[in-house]
Amino acid sequence: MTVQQARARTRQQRILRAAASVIARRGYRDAAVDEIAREAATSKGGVYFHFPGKEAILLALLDHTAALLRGKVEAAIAAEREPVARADAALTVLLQTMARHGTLARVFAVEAVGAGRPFHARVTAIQDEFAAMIQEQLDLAVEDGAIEPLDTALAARAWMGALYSVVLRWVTVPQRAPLEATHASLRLLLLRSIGAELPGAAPAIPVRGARRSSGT
Amino acid sequence: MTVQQARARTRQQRILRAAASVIARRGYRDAAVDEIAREAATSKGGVYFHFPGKEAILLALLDHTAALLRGKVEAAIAAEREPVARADAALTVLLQTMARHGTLARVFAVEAVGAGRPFHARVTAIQDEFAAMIQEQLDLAVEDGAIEPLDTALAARAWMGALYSVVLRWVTVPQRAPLEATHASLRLLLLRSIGAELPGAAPAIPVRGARRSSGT
Amino acid sequence: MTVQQARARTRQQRILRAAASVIARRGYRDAAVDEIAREAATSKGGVYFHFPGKEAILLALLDHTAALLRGKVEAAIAAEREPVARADAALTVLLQTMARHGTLARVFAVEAVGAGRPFHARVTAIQDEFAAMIQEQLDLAVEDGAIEPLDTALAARAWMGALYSVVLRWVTVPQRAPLEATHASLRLLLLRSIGAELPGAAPAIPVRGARRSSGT
Amino acid sequence: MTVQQARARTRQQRILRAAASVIARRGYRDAAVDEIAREAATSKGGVYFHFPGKEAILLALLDHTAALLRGKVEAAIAAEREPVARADAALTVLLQTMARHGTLARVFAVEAVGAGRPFHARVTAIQDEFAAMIQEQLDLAVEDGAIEPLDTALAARAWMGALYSVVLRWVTVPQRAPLEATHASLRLLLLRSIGAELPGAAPAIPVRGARRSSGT
DNA sequence: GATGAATGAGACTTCATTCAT
DNA sequence: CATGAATGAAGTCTCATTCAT
Repeated sequence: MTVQQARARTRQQRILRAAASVIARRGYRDAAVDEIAREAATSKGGVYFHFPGKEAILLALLDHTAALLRGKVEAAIAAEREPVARADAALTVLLQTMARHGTLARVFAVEAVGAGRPFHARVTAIQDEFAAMIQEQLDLAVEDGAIEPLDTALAARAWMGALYSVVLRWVTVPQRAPLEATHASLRLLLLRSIGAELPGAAPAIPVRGARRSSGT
Repeated sequence: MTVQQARARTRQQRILRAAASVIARRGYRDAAVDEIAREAATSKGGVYFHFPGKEAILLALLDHTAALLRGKVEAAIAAEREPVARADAALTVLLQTMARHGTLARVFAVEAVGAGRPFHARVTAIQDEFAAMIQEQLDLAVEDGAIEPLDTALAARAWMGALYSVVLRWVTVPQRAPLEATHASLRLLLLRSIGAELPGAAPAIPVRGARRSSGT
Repeated sequence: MTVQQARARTRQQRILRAAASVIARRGYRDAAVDEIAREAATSKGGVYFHFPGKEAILLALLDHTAALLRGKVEAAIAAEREPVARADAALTVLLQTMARHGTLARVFAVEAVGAGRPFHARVTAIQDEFAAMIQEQLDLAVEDGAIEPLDTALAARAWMGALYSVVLRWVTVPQRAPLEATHASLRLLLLRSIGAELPGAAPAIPVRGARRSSGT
Repeated sequence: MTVQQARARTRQQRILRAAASVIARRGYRDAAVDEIAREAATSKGGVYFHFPGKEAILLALLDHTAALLRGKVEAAIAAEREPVARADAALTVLLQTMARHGTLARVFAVEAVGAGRPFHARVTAIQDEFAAMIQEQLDLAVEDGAIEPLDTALAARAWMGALYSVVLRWVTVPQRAPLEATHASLRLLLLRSIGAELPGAAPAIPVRGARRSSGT
């Protein structure tokens, strides 16, 4: 039984991977179940054995991806001590992971968003989840006095929005500069936006109006 | 002839408005041309007389909307003198217009993005256009010494992303707090992000020589 | 009034010519009334003023063309005295006229035939008409003793069929040998088929089994 | 698997038969896939599972029919020894088979010809194939000295044309005289046209050494 | 008389889903 | 468990025809 379950798990993974690939390429509506099945090296019936329908595939893909990403973000947060550094770390992980998995990022930020209510709602919920993780750190930072009080919910959402737009561009256009440069500039921008300095590396350019350093 | 042309213009507008409504409600793929026609009080054939296909309708809607918005943003920019105030004004207009026309904002930022390559490309191009307008002001601000040098292209894009995510949320969920509060917080956030000070309460008043630091 | 009638006649001719061109190019079903109107330098409404519908246009074209061709054939027959020579002359005129007006030949033998019952019926009727003209001469030739008795109705039909297939090929494929050579061979073939010799020119090859010469 | 394949084969045959029936009745353009499906006792989707499109159905029908007919003609030719008798046998088989399968003959000679370029081209190619088979025999007959030299390509084509026109009429009008009489007359006509003598009554008996000249 | 916007029936095609083998 | 033939709803688009201007 365990062997069978493992096999089933494997099959599901294969279908999910295939779905991500096909959906990124064709969009959700034009992603035929047939094509997903083919790319997963199974048949239409096989897909329907593992998932109740096409909708469930994308939803599962979304949840699966989100869970993986959440784990990474949580680990990154746990690795830091200071709230601002933690928020910063979360940001970095999100950026790098999305950049590394362009296909998934595309599915998340482009295809699922426009695929219909249920998908949009799920994406929104997942974004909220990550925004909440960031907001939590920002709240702590305010509590600690590391940054001035501000609308942390809005800030978290704005960060996510900025991150999305930057990553999407990086993922969408053929290939531009290395992500590193972009990352550095974006960090500077976002940390400044909440009145914090760059933790670590380059606080060379003083952030006007920022008074306290949230050093690592 | 002029009468006929006027009628045709009117009909096109009606179709475009209907399309926006139906697409916002159902999404692009599920927006049946039949339903658009019904909502535009015409027939399927009527729609196809005015537009070569369904795709062209959304594209036209995108362009039409973008043109209107561009006009507003240009006017808002022209009404200010200082680059930072101009960027701020552009932001304000974008925010308020999108909030006011939630349907169009939804079509733009949600439905069109996931409707397929051509639409995504068009949306991207239009966003770039607005980002360029903002970047131009930021570049001038740097030149003037109003703000420190920074990656203005990235900043403009990040601003757009932050704006989008905030407005989209405001538009998507039933209706929450007045937009004013959100707007104020967002301005603060974004201006800070480029190291600028918050211009006086009313953006109509030039920021020139603004002294107020939000420091401790 | 006469001026108006003449004008109307001209318009109709123009439409008929345009219809022939478009139908030959696209086939009857794919020949849009719009395109016929455009090619006739008028509008859709204009076409419908002169013809009750699309069907009537092709029918009129068929009749118009047949009437012209009939005139030519009758003249050619009248120019000869001997029945066999007359049949031969009719054949020659049909062949040359069809070859000269490839577009009309195509409409007649290809597009109209497959355009639906009413058209096929009309084409059949017209073919019968020409076959009857030929048969009449063959009957006379039999009466005169110029050729042996035979199934003249069948012979006339077979001649038409042979003629059609040869001309159609000549019209359909880009461009082959001059029609003259083909014509000579076909005459030989068809006259031999009824046991007659080539009237005139080249009776060089004796037609085995022919008893009487139907010399001019 | 073999069961499934057999079923699929059967279904395809059923669809092809239904298509022939509907197309003969309505013409290619007016033959709705819906109606073909209904007559084949399947669904629209079923038809599209077996054929990529409506066009492919007619093309397949054409090829299928041509292959069957080719087999018959080849067999008939192989059953004779003398070239002229072989050509005659080919003719006989074509005539009788077309007469027996009026529906297919109609589809071939009427509906497909006017259904558009691709169909017309295919029909032409198939006709050429049969004409070539006949021409080959005529060439051999010339070589053997059985008939005088002549334009065998033209003769073969003319034969096909004559045959077509006769059979089509026989098929199109409700039903007239028995085909036998027509067949006999046509044979006489066509054999005479190439200067050959009518082989003995039964085409089964080889013409070898036929001496009877109906000449002077 | 002419124009062309508008209508609406109808065609082809796609594809998620089901189920017998 | 897997396969793939079959279903049928739904969608886009075309075009002959009408009629107000």
